[in-house]
Amino acid sequence: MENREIARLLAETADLMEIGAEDGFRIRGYRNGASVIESYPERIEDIVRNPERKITEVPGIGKGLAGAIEELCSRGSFGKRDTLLAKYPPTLLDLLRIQGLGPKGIALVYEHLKVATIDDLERVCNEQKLRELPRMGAKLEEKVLKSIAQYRQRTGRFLLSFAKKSAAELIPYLSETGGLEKISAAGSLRRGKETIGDLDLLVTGAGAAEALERFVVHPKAHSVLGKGANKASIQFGLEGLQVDLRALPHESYGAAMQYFTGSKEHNIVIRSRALKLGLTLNEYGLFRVENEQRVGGETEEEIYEQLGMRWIPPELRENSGEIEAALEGRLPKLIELSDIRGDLHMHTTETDGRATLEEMAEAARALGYQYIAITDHSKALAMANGLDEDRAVAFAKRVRELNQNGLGIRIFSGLECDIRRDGALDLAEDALAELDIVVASVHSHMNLEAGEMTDRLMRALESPNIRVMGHPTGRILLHRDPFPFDFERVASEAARRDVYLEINGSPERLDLGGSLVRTAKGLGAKFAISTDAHHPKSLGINMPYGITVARRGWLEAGDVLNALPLEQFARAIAKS
DNA sequence: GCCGTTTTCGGCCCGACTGTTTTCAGTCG
Repeated sequence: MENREIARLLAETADLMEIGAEDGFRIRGYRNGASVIESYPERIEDIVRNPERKITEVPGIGKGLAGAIEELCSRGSFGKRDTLLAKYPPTLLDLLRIQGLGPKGIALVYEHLKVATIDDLERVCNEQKLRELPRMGAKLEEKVLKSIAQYRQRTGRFLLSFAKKSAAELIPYLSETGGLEKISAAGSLRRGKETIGDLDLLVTGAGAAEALERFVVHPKAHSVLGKGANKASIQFGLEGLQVDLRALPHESYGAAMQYFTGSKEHNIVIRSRALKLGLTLNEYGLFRVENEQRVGGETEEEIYEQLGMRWIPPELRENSGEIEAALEGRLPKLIELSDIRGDLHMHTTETDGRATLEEMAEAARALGYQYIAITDHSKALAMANGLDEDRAVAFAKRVRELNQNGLGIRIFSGLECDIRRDGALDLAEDALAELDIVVASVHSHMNLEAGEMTDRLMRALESPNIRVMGHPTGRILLHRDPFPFDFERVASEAARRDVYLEINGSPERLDLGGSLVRTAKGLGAKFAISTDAHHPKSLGINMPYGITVARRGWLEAGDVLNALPLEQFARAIAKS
């Protein structure tokens, strides 16, 4: 059993315990264990199977969890989980995704109204039965119904990171088939969309037919939706991501990549462009209309070239001006991962991070960065043990001293400072002035009216110390919508005040998203691409996602603060 | 549940809002 799966089952058990109103600290033990295992560098099952090792070596795993984990590895479940699942249907866990109902509320509706599914919950709200329960009322019914509607919109979509992991699992597996020439992912994954509906894989070579056979018997092929000579579809994993695999002749690879990468809107315009030139484009190749003679299709480059334009990077293929730009030879030189010189948003054990300042710095140095900023939370985030003025200033002093020691990387003292409800920053400005760089973010009161939220962000921008606005829309993908505010007004003001807008590369956020990045760039804004890492591993994992978003927003290296070399970066963030 | 020990029990991040109360529980972050 993989770490991710062990972690998922422990966290799920914690959720069920919460519905069962068990002891909060015990629940936290399970949650903490799950989170440790999820990001543990070694495979936990390997430790379990090794008689010379004990999993209680793993911090956060004691006798209790060790027993549960051993049972999980040997039979796929454990006693505590079985007991809970006998008491509560697993569909109750879906209800936790609905805002307004917590574990207590779920236990209540389950016991009194036999509500076990989202459909049940919707029904009792519509029948106005929820309000008959203690501490529940009409407003709650309204809130729950709204949240159910949002939940339905999201189902069937997956995080980009999830699709990427699935592809990274399937591609090596399929590659073990002999005789394959090429195998790649197309579709919205290749375009880097923030959420993915299904995964498209393409394969060429003599072994392609065998790859299709192998595909449908993958151990995680939950069900086979179809299988023919050239195409098969499966539902992958318990989450049910639909994956299509298409086998293609060698000479069609480029045409198929172009066709299946999309977007549909991009392809419609590309194909009509082809028709104007007396050509027709389909997934097999580019042909002359008059005599069906093949003029291209082995590579994408030759197809775009035949149509009189430069190859268009997949991230831009949304029919939002990229085709005109390609025809006129003014496609941007998009930023690349190798342009990044530092990372400006990360946490340490000082607040809610999992590693020390030194460990984060070492991981960043190993990535080849010249500099990082450590940005732990401010005191308003009490749950994260946020820093008050004294701790923030003491921390800045410590960073100054550390930099004397020849670490091989420059560390800037920073803070992720909360923006309070009224728009004031969480720490006094004179304390903030001691720090090298302040990222200011909203973490609370996200349900203000748009006008009030706009005022709040505009006021935060007035701070003389804010340098970056962190995850500017507050969204959590597939979970929480962006809070409403006048984005253009805030982005323009940020541009005017030289405050950089963050592209948060954490896969659950990707905030700003691609289209807002492009809007903001049009308004003159500049950007910081950061990871919000709470673990050394996330530094390397999250940055490519941030880069993908930036590319979807048409950014070049010159638009990005942390693409600057150290000296220029230091000047850019210096107080004027 | 875990952890540390002042070792086998006590502590473990907590403040604010909301809708429902009529003094506060549940939710959220």
